[in-house]
Amino acid sequence: MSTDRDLRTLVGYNLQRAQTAVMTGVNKTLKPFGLRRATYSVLSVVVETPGLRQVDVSEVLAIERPNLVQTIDSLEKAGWITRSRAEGDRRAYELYPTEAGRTHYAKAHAALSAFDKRLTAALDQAAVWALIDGLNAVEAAGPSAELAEDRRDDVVQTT
Amino acid sequence: MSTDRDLRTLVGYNLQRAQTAVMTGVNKTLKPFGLRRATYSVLSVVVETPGLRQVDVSEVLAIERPNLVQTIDSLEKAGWITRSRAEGDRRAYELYPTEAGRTHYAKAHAALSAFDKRLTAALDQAAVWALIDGLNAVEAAGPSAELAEDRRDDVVQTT
DNA sequence: TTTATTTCGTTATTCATTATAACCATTTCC
DNA sequence: GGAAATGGTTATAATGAATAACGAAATAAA
Repeated sequence: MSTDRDLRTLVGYNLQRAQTAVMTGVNKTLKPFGLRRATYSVLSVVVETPGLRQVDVSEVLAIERPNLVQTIDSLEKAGWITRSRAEGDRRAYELYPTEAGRTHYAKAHAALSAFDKRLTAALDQAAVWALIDGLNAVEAAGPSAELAEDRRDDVVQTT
Repeated sequence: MSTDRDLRTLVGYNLQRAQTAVMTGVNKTLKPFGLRRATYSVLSVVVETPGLRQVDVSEVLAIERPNLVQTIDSLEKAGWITRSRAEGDRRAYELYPTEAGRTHYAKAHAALSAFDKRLTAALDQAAVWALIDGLNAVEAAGPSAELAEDRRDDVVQTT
């Protein structure tokens, strides 16, 4: 009987498996709206904070700036957001949602929230909070856990 | 002040963010061992269950069979596992760890477990269990949550 | 026993995501 | 005033994952 019992002891492995299972559903949910995970996220933060800049989006969503270009291009082309040159800084654009963008986002958000709720249907509210808190803690710990690893690299390599 | 507050209400978004943050560390941890996430996982299940077949690995790890080929190739080439033709079925191989493979796996496992522990250093044991249980519940719910979505597609499209 | 279907592993290919280098125009810092 | 940093972009590469199709072999059905 083959198992992945050893792997299941790792938070990272469970995370990877859950992420893979969920992203399929996320993309299926967003597809009828002409959206994908990244475009939905960008639309969401622009609707939430009209006027923010690409560098702000990059920071908030942890997406590299070059990778935002086409994502924002497609939202602009669809008529859901606009790029306006920033006052006081001709390098930057301010991103605003259009009315159509707000409406579209509201619909997509409803569908995605419903899907998200079905993901956690088997959990009570306390368990959902524990899951989210745990995810946030792990996300926050990621970089510093790596840092320790960099020091371990030296040990491994000299061993 | 730009935020992703709306997105943070979604388990899926928190999952994605945590996964991205963690996988960087996982790959950095495994790199000195000449391993990546997929090769480590395959080595792990082969060490745990000597003799299993590629189709078994595919099922256990939820990796498509064509994508396993090069992963197993590299483990074999490194001398950590072997492919042996299965008795009674000349189509199939049985995968076995070598002694070097077992040793290498033990070392990589120790490093990855240490990294994983640092990920959850800020959580008590109950919170870690809640996180893992939540991840497993969400992973399990993924496919059926999609199914409901397929039915919703019809609704969305006729609306 | 023969034929049809399914299975196991593979090759080929495509697509999406993510990272990095380098560039230009502009702003900020010294 | 010159150097450094910034905001956005183009180009490119690597990785992970999905699918179609194939051949050999096993299993199922007639």
